[in-house]
Amino acid sequence: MSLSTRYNPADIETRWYTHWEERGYFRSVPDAREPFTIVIPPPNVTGVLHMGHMLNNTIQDILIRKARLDGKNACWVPGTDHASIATEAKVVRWLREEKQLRKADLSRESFMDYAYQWKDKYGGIILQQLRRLGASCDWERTAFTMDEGYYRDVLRVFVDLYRRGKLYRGRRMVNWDPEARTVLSNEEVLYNEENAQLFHIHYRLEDGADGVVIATQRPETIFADVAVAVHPDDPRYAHLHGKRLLVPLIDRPVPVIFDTYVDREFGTGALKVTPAHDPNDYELGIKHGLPVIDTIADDGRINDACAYTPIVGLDRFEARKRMKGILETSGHLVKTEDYRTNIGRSERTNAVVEPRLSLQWFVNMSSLGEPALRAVLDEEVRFFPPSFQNLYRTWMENLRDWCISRQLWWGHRIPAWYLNSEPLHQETHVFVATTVEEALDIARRETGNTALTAADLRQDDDVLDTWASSWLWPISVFDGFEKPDGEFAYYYPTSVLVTGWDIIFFWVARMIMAGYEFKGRRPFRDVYFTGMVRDKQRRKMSKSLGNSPDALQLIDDYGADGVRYGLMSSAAAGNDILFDDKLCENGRNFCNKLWNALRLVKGWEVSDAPADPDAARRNALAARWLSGKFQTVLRDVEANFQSYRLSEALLGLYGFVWDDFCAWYLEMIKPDFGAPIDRETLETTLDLFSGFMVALHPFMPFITEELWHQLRERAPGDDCIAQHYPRAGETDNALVRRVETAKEIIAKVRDLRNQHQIKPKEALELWVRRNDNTDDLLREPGLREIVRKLAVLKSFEPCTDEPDDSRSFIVGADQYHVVIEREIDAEAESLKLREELAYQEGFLRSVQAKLQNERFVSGAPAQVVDNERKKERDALERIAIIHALLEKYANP
RNA sequence: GGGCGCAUAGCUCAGCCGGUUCAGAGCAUCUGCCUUACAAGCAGAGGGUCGGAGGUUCGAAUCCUUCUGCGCCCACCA
Repeated sequence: MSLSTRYNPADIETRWYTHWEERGYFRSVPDAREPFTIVIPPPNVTGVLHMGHMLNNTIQDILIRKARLDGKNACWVPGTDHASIATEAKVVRWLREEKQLRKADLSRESFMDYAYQWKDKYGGIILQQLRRLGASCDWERTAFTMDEGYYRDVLRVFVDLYRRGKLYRGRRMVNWDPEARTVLSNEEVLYNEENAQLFHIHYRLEDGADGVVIATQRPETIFADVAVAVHPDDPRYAHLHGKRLLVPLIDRPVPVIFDTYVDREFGTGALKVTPAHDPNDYELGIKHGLPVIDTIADDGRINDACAYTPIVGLDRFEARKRMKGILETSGHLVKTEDYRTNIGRSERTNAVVEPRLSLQWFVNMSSLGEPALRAVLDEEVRFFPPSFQNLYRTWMENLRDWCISRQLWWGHRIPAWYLNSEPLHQETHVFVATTVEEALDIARRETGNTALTAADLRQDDDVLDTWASSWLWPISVFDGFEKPDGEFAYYYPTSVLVTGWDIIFFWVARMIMAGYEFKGRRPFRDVYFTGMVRDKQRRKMSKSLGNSPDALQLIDDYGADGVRYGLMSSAAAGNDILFDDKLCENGRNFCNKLWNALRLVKGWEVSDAPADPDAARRNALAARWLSGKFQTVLRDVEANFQSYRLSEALLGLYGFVWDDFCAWYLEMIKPDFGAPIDRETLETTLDLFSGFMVALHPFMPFITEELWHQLRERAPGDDCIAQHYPRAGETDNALVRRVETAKEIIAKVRDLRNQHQIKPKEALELWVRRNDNTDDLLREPGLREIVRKLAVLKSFEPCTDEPDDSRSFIVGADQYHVVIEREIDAEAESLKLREELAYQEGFLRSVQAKLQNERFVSGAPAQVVDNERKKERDALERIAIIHALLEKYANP
């Protein structure tokens, strides 16, 4: 035998991937077939393959390959996301570490040059890596969110929203990342409970009298205070009406204001109001007409507006530390207490987010949310699992305006222009258009100054939030804005989106909004949410924790099919998966099992002479049984695909191939050692085997393609990837049941061998005493031969009396006897029988209790009642048999 | 503070519009096998009163109530 006993995936996988690509199987162009479309969740252009990608893309590939085998025009669009802030952070670090350059010292143009250099060098590695996994993307469609056409679409949408009044520029309290020096959306801020200190600080009254003690976390911001707030009904502070307090150290007077917003229970019941540095204070400030003093710069340092010079220029945390000492010395600090509070940090830089008043661009979400919410509630867009509807709904019902500007360079520069003559960062004239020429026209019209030239305008410095481009992904990759009647009309809406539930708000919700807002239609029919991949301690796998295995190493170790199996075998939709190499090991072992099944069937001598009648009957029955089981499995597979229960589908096929095919069928038809197999049986087996390969192909594409070709000589183009998925036919259930009974008999005989330490090769006699009510198994041609072969029997015949020296077992309601010429331990046998009797009697009682219940007999469906009657008959029969056997042991 | 979800074998989970194949799968464990496809394997076996309590029903892992213990999302009281 020339084939190795181990399956070696390495060379096979690259060979077949190249073959598929060369033959153009991944390519899709519109034709008469029904389309099946998936757009990849575009990974960060500078990303590398991690476990989450592997899971996600394996699922997409399974769905795409299944659709392709089902005869659909399967189109999987790959691509990458420019990932504005994440990529810019990487580029900045790279410049600092490799080129000793600081972003601040570079012009926008040269920074972008470097960024593109970086992108050309490291970008798209992940797309290469996806090939190793077997991803059957249409690579000719590879898209990038900053491609020329995509860029154009993003600007077009910006202008469109602006003109329709759904986009505005405004000064708002925003989340500021002082490290990246950009605004963040609410979704980019992650809150976690952390240790903090509450400072109790004494504010004197203007007239020198004892004032109040306020509690604050941020003593460094007291110089931005513009008021102190108390509850109007708080008797402790009633005397403060009309009074002013002095900000410590600088003695600037601030009014006392009264507002029910203040919680009397918290701290001292008195609150310093700092509108520039706290969103709630900002609201209070507006309500009470207070001024704003902004003492923190965009980098998180105390700025010149702070009237207390000793802390100017310090970082806010350094300033806080300093303030503690200063206030202690000055006698203003009453006490500090430790407490736990939620601190918001930037998702990307982990910097503590600074609430900051800033002029930004916002999308008004009120009209976008409505249709997108309804689509999901009405299941026009279906979620798998559906429970994510809840999460989606709570978010969509509480939409707030979306801040889409970012103070970054890497991204889509905002298509808005301002007059050079007007100050920066002020709410001035703005001209929104996709090109500067157009903006100039608008500027001339609106200002009435026809002498304006492009030189009088300057473009907005900011770029757009990454998600303000990726929300157009399903539309833009098919050029749906430029050519709505082209490919877009064929491929859109896409069939299914496969993504992690962690970006349901960032991306999924916004794509649905964009779909309805710009195209009036859903972007996808279904959304399959994957879980997070976690380690055994349930921690999310991440690079920073270092708990994520190297994806490519995993493929090297277990083969792509092995890894795919490992991920899929425990990945129900929406459920997190606890990843363990063991899972991949199972997958690798399964590959090896398939490989060895191939070695077996390819190793037989073939005979053109017909098989002897016993073998012919046996093999024919085996094939009918196996193919019946296969039909059942296929029906389950179809149902599971319909509801995206992919792991169930895979496990069903796995069990079928391993147990039914390898453990039972191949053993049934396996010729005696050295003997040839008849051609008919072999051909049937090769056909069945080939069919399983097609059925398994979506899950394990490489090995199935390899075996498909090893099983038979195939004409060029006759590849597994391009077959028709087997359609489930009828199953002969009665026949399948008989063979299942035969398997039970075989297992019982094997058990007796185990118990009595009888060598596997020692042939035994088996006798059956049938109950009149039961199915006559021996009537089924071939069944007796199957039992004789697998149980290794000399004979298998009916009898009326029990033979000597026999051990007995019961299957159904029939009694079986195996002749074993060894001394019987009557005591032990009796004990076992009495245990069995007790169980059967208990079972009988429960069945009879039901049958004697009038309401059960009249209330339950006839089928259920009949079944209980059958159970009762069988139990009575079994009990009778056990009694007879006990009798025998008692009176030998 | 508001909301959602989960609890089934030692571990990870499936089953959950009630009744046949309802107590399952994989891994782990135990026993025996290097049996000429495969030790990455083969043949067997043990293991759970389906978190607790109550209710609905002829019948509950499955539906309802409640308790307990976890997890997550949203909000953000200085």
